Amino acid sequence: MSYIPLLPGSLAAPVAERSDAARNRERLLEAARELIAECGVDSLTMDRLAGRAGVGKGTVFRRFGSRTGLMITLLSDSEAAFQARFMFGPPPLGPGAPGLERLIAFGSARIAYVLEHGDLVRAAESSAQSRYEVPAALLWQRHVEILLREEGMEADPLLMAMTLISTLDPERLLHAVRVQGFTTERLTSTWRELVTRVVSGR
Amino acid sequence: MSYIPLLPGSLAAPVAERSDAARNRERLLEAARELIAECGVDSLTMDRLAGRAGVGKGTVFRRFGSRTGLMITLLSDSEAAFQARFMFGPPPLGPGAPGLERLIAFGSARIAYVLEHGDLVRAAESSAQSRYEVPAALLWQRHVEILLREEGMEADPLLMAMTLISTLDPERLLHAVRVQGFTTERLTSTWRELVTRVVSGR
DNA sequence: ATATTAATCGGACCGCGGTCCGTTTAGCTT
DNA sequence: AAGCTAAACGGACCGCGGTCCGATTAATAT
Repeated sequence: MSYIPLLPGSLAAPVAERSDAARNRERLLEAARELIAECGVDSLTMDRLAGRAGVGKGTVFRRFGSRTGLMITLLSDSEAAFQARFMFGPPPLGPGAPGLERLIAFGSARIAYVLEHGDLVRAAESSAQSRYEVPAALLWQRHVEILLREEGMEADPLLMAMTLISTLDPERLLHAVRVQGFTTERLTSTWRELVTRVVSGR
Repeated sequence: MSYIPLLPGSLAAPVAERSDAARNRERLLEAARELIAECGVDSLTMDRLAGRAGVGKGTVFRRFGSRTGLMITLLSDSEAAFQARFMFGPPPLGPGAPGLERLIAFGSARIAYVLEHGDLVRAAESSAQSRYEVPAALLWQRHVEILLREEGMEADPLLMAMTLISTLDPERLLHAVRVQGFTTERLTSTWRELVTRVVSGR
């Protein structure tokens, strides 16, 4: 079973990787996880990472393209798991429940995901490019759009889906919880209220 | 006796400014507008600005605190005008119209404002700090919250207001129009649909 | 006028993400 | 085993936002 790739042309383009390249990629990912465990995501710099992994800085950028790309790679496993849950998993998140319940579950799950992975998600979405055009984002958008249609929304479900999803922006959620002190429950409730009214409103 | 100002060198700072400081601030703002007119917001760097204004780099940062602070200052006039419109101006944006209509008008006006000032607004909101804690953002939030209450929303109007406003994020709006090619009308319609359903929903 | 002082100034300096290009090397060919 | 070539390597280099601190200067007291 193969999922929609998280990075443009990475998993989908299985160009043979030279052995030293593969070895360095593993080294870098391991070193990155170590550094994050030790000092947190924010103090992970590309220089430090290169130093810890024993490779040159250029190698880091050739492997991951950018700091954002590295963060996306570090999250790709849990992101794939998240995708699997709402696409194939048990209801109400997965198929089998009514659209509205799935919408509510989707938001709750996303909020939990963002709070669990914290700064990592924020760093992975730190550019407009990575926020809106990464395959994962397009997948969520389609998912929410389909659920909206299923619930009978007629007017511009695509843009409404994008709008609803923008509400789950990691930066905003983390700020709400960590700086403003809102509880996860309140955020989840507001999402539930929002999608319920949007779906059954008018 | 000194206290922490709300904004670097802003309205709340009654401390008399030395004449050379005031002169340099004017020079810098003028130079900034020139550079933006010539090359766009994105290629305005703090070094170039200092060079054009004929001052040292340190002076730029003492005046405006950060690049974000400079952008906020550059926008402050039009931001004040925007605030005046929805607080004291004619309906439906200003007082006199029903809450829902004022909500719709608020979103439309904000979308127009963001698209008009483009990169400048984006640059002014480029940090979580400036996005959520700047006085202007708190004002919009209160405004929307009050309109929601006026329309009878009971459950958590504060958080619902913040959520709705997050939908008007400049980065998202600009990306939708400039990259994805959505029309202003579609964005405005979606906002209208959203707030209408939220207010009259359930 | 002169002295005092505190605000202001300016540019060297820092760490960051990201690029570039001469050097090295893995893996194939002969 | 030796040669070839394209890929991978690594670190010097760049421009950026932001900081720091000794030099300067405007405003005030004498």
